Amino acid sequence: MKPQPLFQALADPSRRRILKLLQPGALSAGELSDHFAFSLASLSHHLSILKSADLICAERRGQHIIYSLNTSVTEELYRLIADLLKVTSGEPA
Amino acid sequence: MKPQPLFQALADPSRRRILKLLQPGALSAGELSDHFAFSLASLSHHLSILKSADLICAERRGQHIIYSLNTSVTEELYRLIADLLKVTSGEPA
DNA sequence: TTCATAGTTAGAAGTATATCTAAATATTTA
DNA sequence: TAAATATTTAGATATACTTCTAACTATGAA
Repeated sequence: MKPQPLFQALADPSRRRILKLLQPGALSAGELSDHFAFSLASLSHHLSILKSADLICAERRGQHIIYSLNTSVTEELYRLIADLLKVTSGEPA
Repeated sequence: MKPQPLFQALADPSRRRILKLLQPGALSAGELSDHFAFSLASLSHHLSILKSADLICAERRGQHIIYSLNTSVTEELYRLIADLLKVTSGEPA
């Protein structure tokens, strides 16, 4: 997992809101779009950023593409944050 | 703790590197500056962003201002991430 | 095959961010 | 007080990001 795309992806409030919306279950781009004022094209752009950061998965189901949280990345994200903010106090790594 | 300034602050690789550099202990702006190619003014700008996000503390000591990690924010950050990425699966909050 | 629906991609415009140099502020020393 | 050191602030520039509209691709139905 690369830190930069991950932190970058989380830096936008709309993208964090997308993650929240996906918590109860997978949704299509169209369903997600109902919750935002911007265009479907902009949403699609946000989704591609979240996908590149491995925060979500995409799966085509007929005409729709449904998006779901990639929860496996959560653990790794915890570790990243811990590594970033822990105090080493001179102990060896 | 406001999520937006926090995630925004973490989105820049130089700022994350500053956090790493402060892990073994507090450093002055000048000492931090030795580790970066950009100017001291730019470093100062990054420090002010980290400070606004409550990720670091500043304390004047004579001519120097020394910066240290604000580790108390770590716990809150964990919770934020957990809240963001957990799967609710229809359970009540 | 043609039409309709769902979503992505391309290119442009406006805003925000990172960086620079130069000037300003604060503290210590002479 | 004046000079030196440490850091911040101001204003400018270049790059990156978010968003838009329009055009394109893919799937399903007529």
